[in-house]
Formats: sequence, structure tokens, C-alpha cells
Amino acid sequence: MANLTKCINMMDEGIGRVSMVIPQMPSTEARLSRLMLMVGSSLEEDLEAKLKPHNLNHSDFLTLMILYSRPDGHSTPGELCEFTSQGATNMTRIANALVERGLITRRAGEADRRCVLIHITAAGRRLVQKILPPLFPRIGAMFAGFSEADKRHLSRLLRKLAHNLDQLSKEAV
Amino acid sequence: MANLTKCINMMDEGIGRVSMVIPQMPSTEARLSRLMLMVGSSLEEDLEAKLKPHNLNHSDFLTLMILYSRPDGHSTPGELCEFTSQGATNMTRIANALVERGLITRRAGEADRRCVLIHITAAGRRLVQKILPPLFPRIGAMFAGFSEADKRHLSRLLRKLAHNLDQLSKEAV
DNA sequence: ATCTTTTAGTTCATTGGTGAAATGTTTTCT
DNA sequence: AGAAAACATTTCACCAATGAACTAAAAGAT
Repeated sequence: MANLTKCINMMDEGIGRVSMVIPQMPSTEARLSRLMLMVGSSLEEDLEAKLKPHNLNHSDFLTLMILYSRPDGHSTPGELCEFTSQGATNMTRIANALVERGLITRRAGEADRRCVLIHITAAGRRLVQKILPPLFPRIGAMFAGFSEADKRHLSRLLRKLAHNLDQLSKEAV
Repeated sequence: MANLTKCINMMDEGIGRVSMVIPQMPSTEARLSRLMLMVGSSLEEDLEAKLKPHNLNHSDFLTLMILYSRPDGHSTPGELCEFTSQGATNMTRIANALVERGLITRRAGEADRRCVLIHITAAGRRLVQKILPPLFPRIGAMFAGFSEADKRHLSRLLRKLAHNLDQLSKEAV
């Protein structure tokens, strides 16, 4: 991404001009959603860049992190699909790659033999513990100048937005 | 994406547990950046779905919108790359496709003959005007329950975050 | 108890975006 | 005038993601 601020400026001007032509446009909200999109994809790009040296992409990392963060370090492909918003096909591929690297193991479920149980290995845990700490300074710096109240507000507003999005997709059935 | 709220809950619990094991983690900020990522990609997914019926993806749409929002409806590949954060290769491909569909035209620049001038056509404008209005209700609904102050805050905080990200990538040279 | 439907996961073929390198122009610098 | 830089395109190789078809197991229906 070039310069986020520059992109935002041009977006602001653009929306300003478009709303002259199309006055029904909810321009405040349009600005907000473009902001979300721009900052979100910049964050994503950023993260991907940090993960690349470890030969992981965002989906791989998320998968690993979910397993890592589980009390007993396991899950199933279906559940992982749900939380990573990946298709089943893709999850199979991701799991294959992680098994290949010895970061997870796969075995048949006991209760329900259709399910596959995916466990994070010791090596997987070690990798997570190696990747995370170098990320911290940057995560901190991203929110430089944010007061505690700012962070609370941002959290609240993002969660509210998420809630609205859920409502909308429920209605759209 | 499954259910955003459900994903957020599990993220919250996950970060809670991880921060027990790795206490140096800035967990508030980590939560915020995951929230941004999740909500951002949900918005993106959403938009892509709305664009699909018109055979456009996000990049195509952005390209078209930038041209549409310009006072004189034109730009160059280089500039479009910058604002859409696409590589030159991809922009060439996008432009090819849009030219193919008669939504833009491409011709040599006059002042600087290395540049290519990309113009939006009347058909391109018509398509934008056809796509946008149906998007409005949803954009409005996304921010249902947001007070004017909420929107101002969100805007301010996102811009601040964007500013910090710019600083970080400048330093990282 | 058997037959059907549903659920979970995998396989395979394909699409679509991405990155690197080479090319052809045009402009800028010296 | 000649060297270097900038702009765009083309080609090629590649990887991630998707869709359709398939297998196996469990749940539900008759």
C-alpha cells in the first residue's frame, strides 16, 4: 500500500464529489466503511508481511493461533473453517501443509468418526511463541497516542459494527 | 464468514488465554487489531458479494470509482496502482478487462507520452450509477444505532490509526 | 432393520491474483 | 548526445482459493 493518509485524502475528496452528483448517498457512512476497508486491508498486508519470513500466511497463522489458544490445543477442520472463514477445501490444504511441517497432527475423532481431530504439536507451540513477541512492539506502536478511553471507544464501536453486520446477514437469508 | 459475533467471542477468550502464557503481550491492542481485521474482512466479503452480480471484484470497482469520482474522469495506471494498492501487472489486467467491457478507454498521454490515460466512458458512469444506490440501505444499516458522536469518534480513531500505520511503514525503510 | 438424508472431510481440476524479469518507449539528468 | 530513470506492458511461473464430484460415517425416516 502506498501511503494510507494520501489514499484517505483522495477518498474523502472523491466521496465529496460523488455526493454532489448522487445526493442520496449516505456520505458519512460511506466514508466510514471505506476507512474500515482501507485500514483493515493495510493491517492485513502488514501482518502477512510479518508472517512471510516464517512461510505462513494469514490463514495458516490464524489456524495455528486458534489451536494454540485452546485449553487443550485441539479442534476440528469444520470448526476451524468457521472461525477462519475458510472453505472446507482450503482448510484441508492448510492442514496438509501444517501437518507436513510437523506443526499439527491429524487423527480420526473417537466419538464421531466422521470428524477429524487436529492437535497443535510442541513444534507448533514453539513456532507461535517465536512469532508472537516480535509482533508486540508494532502492535503497541499502532495505537500510539490512543488514550485508554480511545481504545475502549474503538473497541465498543467495532463490536457494535460487527453486531450490525451479523444482523444484516441474518436478514439477508 | 460464519457469525462475526461468535468469532469475536472466541477471539476474546483466545487472547485471554494466550496472555496468561505470554504476559508481555499487549492484549488490549491485540484485541483491537484482531477486531479491525475481522470487521474489515467481513466488510470486504460483503462488498465483493454485492459486486459479483455485476462481474466486478473489489479492485475493478475501486478503479472504476476512482475514475468516476475524478472531476474529469481520468487517471493513469500508475496513479490507480497507488490508490488501489495493486501491482502494475494487476492494473494492466484490470484495465484490459474494463476496456474489453467498454467501461473505460485507454490512450497515450499527451504531455508525457510514457503515461497512458485512462478515461471512464459513459457506459462506465452508467454502471457506477446503477451499482451504487442499491448499496446505500446496507451502508446505512451498518451504522444503525451509531450516534453522530459515535461516527465522529470512529472516524477520528480510524484516521489516527491510519496515521500511525503510515509512520510505522516510513520508519521501516 | 433398512433405506434415505445429512454431515464431515477429501480429491481433483480450474480460476484468479501475484511477483519477478524482460521489453519497448519516453523523459530526465549530466 | 548518451546514460539513467520512469512508465507501462508482456510473459511466465506460482500459489492460494474455489467449485464440483466423491467417500465415509452418523442421524433420521419408514
